[in-house]
Amino acid sequence: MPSRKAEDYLEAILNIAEKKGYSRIKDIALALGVTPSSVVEMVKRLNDMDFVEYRKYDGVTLTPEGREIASVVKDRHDTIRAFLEIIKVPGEIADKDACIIEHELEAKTIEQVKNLVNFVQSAPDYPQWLEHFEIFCETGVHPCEAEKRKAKEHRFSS
Amino acid sequence: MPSRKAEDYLEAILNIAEKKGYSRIKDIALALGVTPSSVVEMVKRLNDMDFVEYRKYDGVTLTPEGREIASVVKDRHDTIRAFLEIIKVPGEIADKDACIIEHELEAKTIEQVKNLVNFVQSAPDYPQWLEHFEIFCETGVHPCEAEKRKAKEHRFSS
DNA sequence: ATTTAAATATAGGGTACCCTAATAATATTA
DNA sequence: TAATATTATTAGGGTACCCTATATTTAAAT
Repeated sequence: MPSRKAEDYLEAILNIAEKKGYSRIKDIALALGVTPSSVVEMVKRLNDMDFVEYRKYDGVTLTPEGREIASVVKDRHDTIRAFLEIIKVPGEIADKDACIIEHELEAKTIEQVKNLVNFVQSAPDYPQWLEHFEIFCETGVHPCEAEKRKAKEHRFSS
Repeated sequence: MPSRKAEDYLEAILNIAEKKGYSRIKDIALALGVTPSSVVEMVKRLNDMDFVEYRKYDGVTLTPEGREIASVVKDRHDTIRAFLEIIKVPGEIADKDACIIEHELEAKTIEQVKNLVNFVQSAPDYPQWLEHFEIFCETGVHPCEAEKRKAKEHRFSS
């Protein structure tokens, strides 16, 4: 099993390769906010673990196992990000926090988050509860509850 | 700022103290699944950071700052756990995963998760969407969608 | 009160990750 | 092609966290 950090590297390598066709040390360093020397160190470890193939002064490529892990992580990331956006976390924060959450969660947890995301996205129309949720975020009151209260008031005052 | 791990220790110390009135090294070790010597090491660091007061061979107590951090972490933990249970993640997994997620998330993210939890809990009756969500988890089909489809079929067959 | 048991502390070591500074290889461009 | 700039690598060091094995101190039991 690769560590949290190792997963971060694999994911970054995948993302870069998808855009540019290949991954170089400095791109990985930039993506992860670390120095090139740190990247070289980790890439060597990943090479020993057979998650990447690394030849000096030449780029880094994912092995099938490395690619598998990277894409699982990426999928988790996208799922979590989608969920965070559904609950109205601003995009930039959602992305950053997805990076943090995406590691080491149990499969079951991810599955349920994924279920929630799919559930909301497959709702026939914009689901009503989401509308209510937004109102709740702003007012702190559940619209259904508010309506009930109003009805009661009306009863007393008439 | 305390590290992830430091937060774990502070939270554990708070939990133990709430139950037993005081925290001893071995209880912390047991709670976190590490050896007593690791606890001593960390507790010394926490003492230097003024998050706990530690005297050799005597217990460990939280300082006001340490208590503040511990209870913020605990609150986050409870919120995340509640959320995970709402989306039908089994209790034990929910608890374990809450431990992982509870660190380093942006305030906004936690706020929105908290909003979601409060929203669901303050719904006047057991909210319908949750019922629908459960059906979706089992069948992969949104009940509203299924109903629509049935109606259409009916139209054609009659 | 002494012995034994339990808890705690220290010493010493290991891994994962990160850094800076110095060197080596590759690309660029004059 | 030689000089320069870019990129990559190595060397050396640091911190956080964990461990085992060995003291040391406190608590319990005889």
